[in-house]
Formats: sequence, structure tokens, C-alpha cells
Amino acid sequence: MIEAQTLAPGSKLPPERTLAEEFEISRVTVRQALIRMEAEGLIFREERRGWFVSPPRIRYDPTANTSFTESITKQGRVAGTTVLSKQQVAASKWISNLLRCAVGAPIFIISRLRSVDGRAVMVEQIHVNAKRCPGLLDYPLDQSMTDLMLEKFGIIEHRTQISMRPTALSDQPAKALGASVGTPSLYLSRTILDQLKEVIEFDHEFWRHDAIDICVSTVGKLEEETNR
Amino acid sequence: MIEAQTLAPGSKLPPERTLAEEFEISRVTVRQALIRMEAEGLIFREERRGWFVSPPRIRYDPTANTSFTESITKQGRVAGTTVLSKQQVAASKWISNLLRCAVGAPIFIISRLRSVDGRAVMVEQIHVNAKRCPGLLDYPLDQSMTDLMLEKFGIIEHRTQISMRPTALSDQPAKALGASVGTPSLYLSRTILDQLKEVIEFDHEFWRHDAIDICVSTVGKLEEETNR
DNA sequence: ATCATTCATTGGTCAATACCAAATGAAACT
DNA sequence: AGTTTCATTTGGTATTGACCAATGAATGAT
Repeated sequence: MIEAQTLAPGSKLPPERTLAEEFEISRVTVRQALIRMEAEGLIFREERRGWFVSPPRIRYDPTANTSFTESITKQGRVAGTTVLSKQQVAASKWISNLLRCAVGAPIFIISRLRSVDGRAVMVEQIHVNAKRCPGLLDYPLDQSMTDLMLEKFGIIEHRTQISMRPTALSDQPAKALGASVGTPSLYLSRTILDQLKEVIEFDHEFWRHDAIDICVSTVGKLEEETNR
Repeated sequence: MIEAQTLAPGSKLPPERTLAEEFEISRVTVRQALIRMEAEGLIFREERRGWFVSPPRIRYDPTANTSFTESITKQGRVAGTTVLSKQQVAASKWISNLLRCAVGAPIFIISRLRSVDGRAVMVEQIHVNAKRCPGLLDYPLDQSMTDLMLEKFGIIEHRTQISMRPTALSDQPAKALGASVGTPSLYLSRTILDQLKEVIEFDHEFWRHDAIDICVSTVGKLEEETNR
């Protein structure tokens, strides 16, 4: 029905118990099938609200210089950003390592929720070295960080290192996305260096796995191998 | 135990029934937990053989010019390639579209299984326009295709378009990987153009989702936006 | 009209069983 | 020594029944 588009994207599936009756199988089996379809990216669930047909994926190029909002808009969809929290903390050993700053140095952590057509698709946690951008938390944070960094602090995002892996949502990101714990997801982390090759930002992103199509396009052998 | 490294990577977990007894829970519940851990990438299963602790992920840069084998070797692991099948077929409408050739034109399809330290981690299906590389199937196909294309046919892989998405394994790739249907996976497709911007290859890749860490590194704003 | 409460709905978790099918390893056979 | 056979192990699938917890709509109180 989904493939035949009898069931429109975003529409709600019948309750599990109804499906069990209709197909004359047990509810446990129904769930197994639903979870399989969820893994395939065909459907998704909202915690205790029901199962829904997944909307078409958005294309996302993590290497592009376009912002999230811009990229979504170009695809004729509506992007949304909500700031979940912003705080200044002392750098833990772990984050100080990533940001190449001293342990205990002031760090800004910004959590944002990203949505497409009203559906939460990604939570991100942005870590920036506070020294490089004083007063960052007082600026509007529901827009492009790249632009903000450039305009307010003269920082040009020069080099980015991205790492991605499929995983399952743990408690916190699941809650933020209104998803169930254990839902498949795509974890993306990103380290951003400025024009002086200093680390200025480290991000976490948890994506609903059925929401994106990661697209990257490369030109080969124009430049020599960059050392890792 | 896995996190504490009491259970070594690659080692076998106790049977589901034993776990159920030990933890005094039902086997259904044990399976739920195992499947969750599988989604997280901590463990994996071999069809009807048991559950195992996942080995460390390999880093993989789909945009790099290094071959699979080379990249794995550099990480101190042992790469393996097996040719599962090679055949010449007439282009279907779908593939003719992707390769920008006529429907019915001769196409080579090569299936290969890739492994790391003896564990199958990826199946790929390579589609190439037969006209561009006559006799391709008679060359040794268990090595780098990039090199082969260059050496034998003077084709330089110039531009690559990559698309990735998390999904679940369907029947065929699951069988090839010795995995169960529905296992989480990462699907990667790749279109390769040569120096004349002609499409020469289209690949599918199905990765065990717990086997890789996709790493991409970019240099920003050096060239103007490439139009999509 | 607004807010708080109640309750049916619906997903989330778990138990106890059952049977099938592939994989495995030991035993029997060539 | 190598092959075949077969019972055992182990995961894969499915049923039935039960209870919990969040949701959301209907209800009642302010």
C-alpha cells in the first residue's frame, strides 16, 4: 500500500491491534514487521502515538557550504530550527581534547532541534570554544551558525572533518526527536577548523535514519592526496 | 561486558536460551535486547550461527581515491575480495537511464564480496557500460577497478556522485553477507564519470552498518558552488 | 471560556510455549 | 582418510495473554 502510494506519506497506520486482527496474526508479529519496515525507512513511529508513513527523504550534503535551512528550502520543503538549550560549561577532558583547549576552559554548548515540514528529523549539539566567540549565546541561535561565525567573529569555516555511522537512538536524543529509544538513526560528528587551522567547533548530530539521503559529490585527483 | 572489554571483539555470545536463563527473562526479551544492541552496532549475528561482538569499525572515505584494499591495509587490517558473479546483460530501462546508454545495450554486472579480517562487510554490484571497456570480464576482477579502468582502458575516474542511506538488508545482500534479512545496513550508491564527463560506472554497495565509520574531510569555499 | 480530571486508546514491555530450518559436530560408513 | 548420515544445537518465526505508561479526547469543575 505504501509503495502503491495508497497510503500517503505522513498518514497514520491503523493501530497494531487492528493490523493483527486484519491480517490474522498476533500483535507481536505485527510489531516485528513494523519494526522491520521502520529499519527499512518506510515507516516511523511517534512514541505511543502510532505509526506513520515516512515522508520522502531530503538530500543532504554534509560537505556543502549551504546551511541546513537553505538546502531544505531549495528542495521545496519547510525547514525549522528550535534552540533546546544553550549554556556555558567548563571543558571536560573529552571535549577539551576535541577542541584542543585546556581542561576547564569555557565552552558553549548549544542544543538545537531541526525539523522538515514540521517533523523533527535531527538533534544537534554544538560545542564551541568560548574564547573565540565571546557573547555567542546572546546572538540569535536559530539561524545559520556558519553565517554567525563569519559575521560576528570573522571566522571562516575552512576545513571540516566529518564522521558518520548508523546507530540507534539513546535516551536523550530519542526524547528530543519524539522517537522511541532504539530507533535506528544516523550519527554524524563534525569538527570545524577555521582559516588558521584552529579547531573552533565540534558538533554532534543525530538524524532520523529515514529522513535523509546523504549526497556527496567529488572531483577526483585534482589535488594531491591530503594527509589524514 | 563488551564495553569493559571482558568480551573480546569477534567472540561469541552465549546462546539466547542461556542468556534468558541467566538473566531470568524470557527468550523474546533477550532477542529484543540483542536486536537493540545490534542496531547500536555493538554486536552482530551470523544467520543461525549465533551472536558475536562487533570488531572495531574501519574508517572509510567514499570520496577518497584510495581503493578499498589499500584503505583497509593502512589501518592494519586484512582486506579480502571475492568475485561472486560476473555477467553480461542487456541494459534494463532503469540501468540504461543511470548509465545514459540505450535500452538493451550490453552491460557488465560484477558482484563482489568485500571482507575485513575474514568477516564479510560489504557486497557490491558494479554496472559498467560494456562498450567502454571491451573484454573487462576477462581481466582479474578481484582487485581495484579504478586501476583496471585506468590501465586497460585509459579511463580516469574524474567525478563521483555518492548517495548513502541507512536501511535494512533485503534477501539477496543478506544472503551474500551471511546476515539475517532485516539487519540494519548502510546502502551506498555511486555514479562515476570519466574525464569526458561520461558515465562509465554505477555501483551499489550494501555495508554491514556496524563495520564502518564514514569519514569525509572537506576544504570549504575554495571553489565556487558546484551546481547540482 | 478555561482549566483540571478521567478514561479509553495505543504503543512498550514481558512471560511462557511451540515449531521450523539452518548449522554443527559426532558417529557411521565407504 | 574422506564422505555421508543424523541427532543436537541454535537462531528464526509465531501465538496467546497480560500489564504498564503515555496520549488524547471527553467530561466535569471553576
